Amino acid sequence: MSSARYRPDTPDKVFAIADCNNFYASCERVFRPELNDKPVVVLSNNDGCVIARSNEAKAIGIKMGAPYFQIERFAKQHGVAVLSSNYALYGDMSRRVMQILAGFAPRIEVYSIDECFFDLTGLKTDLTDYCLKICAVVKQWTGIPISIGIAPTKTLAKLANRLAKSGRFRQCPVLDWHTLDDTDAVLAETALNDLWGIAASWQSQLALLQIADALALKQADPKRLRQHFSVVMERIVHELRGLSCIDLEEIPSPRKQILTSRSFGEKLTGYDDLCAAVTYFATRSAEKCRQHRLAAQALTVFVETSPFDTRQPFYANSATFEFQLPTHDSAQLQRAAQRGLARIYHPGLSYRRAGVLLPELLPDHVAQLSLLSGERSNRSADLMQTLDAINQRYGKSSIRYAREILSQRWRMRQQFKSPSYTTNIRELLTIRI
DNA sequence: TCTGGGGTCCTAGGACCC
DNA sequence: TCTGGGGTCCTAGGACCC
Repeated sequence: MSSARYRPDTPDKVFAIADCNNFYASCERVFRPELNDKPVVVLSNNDGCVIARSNEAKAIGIKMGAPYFQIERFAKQHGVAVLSSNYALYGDMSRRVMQILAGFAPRIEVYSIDECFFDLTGLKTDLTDYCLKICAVVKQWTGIPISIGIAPTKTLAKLANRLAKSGRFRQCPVLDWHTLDDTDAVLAETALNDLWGIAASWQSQLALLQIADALALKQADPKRLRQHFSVVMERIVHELRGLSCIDLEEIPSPRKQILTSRSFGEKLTGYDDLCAAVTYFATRSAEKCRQHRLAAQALTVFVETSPFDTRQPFYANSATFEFQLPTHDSAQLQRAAQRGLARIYHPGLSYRRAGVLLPELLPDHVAQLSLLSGERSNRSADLMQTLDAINQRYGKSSIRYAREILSQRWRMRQQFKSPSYTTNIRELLTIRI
């Protein structure tokens, strides 16, 4: 029984989660203070749809996930600042925030680019005051506003964080679940899909069981829900009751797969254009592999046309190669991707997206133990090390394979991208006096 | 014209083995 | 006439997260 992971007899735990407010929009504002108090949205890769909004943008009704072309006019009318996503900037700002949090709590789990769980169990101080101090320091040192939720389980901490942001109880970026007078009343007013782990499709299935809000879910029979759904739902019920089933994961488990894919800036029909794209994806995947000290046992390459295109039938296909020996050699992965593409490419179609997936990974030291790894593999390792060192020193893609640059037509649209202020010396912020 | 990218976990069902 | 049962492994698909 997998619910053995919760231990009701352990002393009460205290989880906190810090969440950066409107993270991508906030990062942009740090370097563009004139955007404070103005509506700001950040677009997905390829400037496709809205993936982050400032409070002002939310207030005028711009929805998460809205396709940009649908809101373009509206955004112009309302003076919305529109930005392409700038992951170099967000990743670096995230690292800074996490570093500060690590100074305040001995055990932290970086959960996503803008969220971090940490353990406050046993801390003998006022938890709200302590977390307010954390918020103040993060804001002062990075410019990023954060909110913190505190509770006996991760699920409740996520909810507390949400409530802190909503300002429903007090205008304060910190909310400690333990300080609420009537937590059941709060749960009764909480929609199911506001809970961590419950999305729309489960919400409607729960409704069929007469479970319509978070309190009803808390009071439902966990065993019965497990039969209807899975152990995941059973855990949520326990967590709502204050029994911690989901532990802090301080050490991230090794990656199980690596995916590099993109929608293209324009629809592609030519084989060479696609080949340049998948070659680049294979190279990037190989780099990620080496960065994580992993090696791939297989590679899948896939292409697809647009599901929104009414003029041609939707086509999606993939091809997979198994390697005799696990590898993270760029050239080898490229060859596999190119051979796979040749198998699934159909002339005459307009492709909108492609990608390379490494679905089975091994630690690279295991891979190196192979009896067959001899001189050839040493040369490959030396070459890759050299490539990585050059690109590290002189910037991404300073040195690349020729096939990658045969065509640039697949490159994403990034019409509104801000500079990489913190990660590229040539793009430092300039201040004129 | 224009709709993201990168992950994880769980389950069911089939293949296979003894 | 009557055709087992339990275990493991793998995969595809569906759900979730940010």
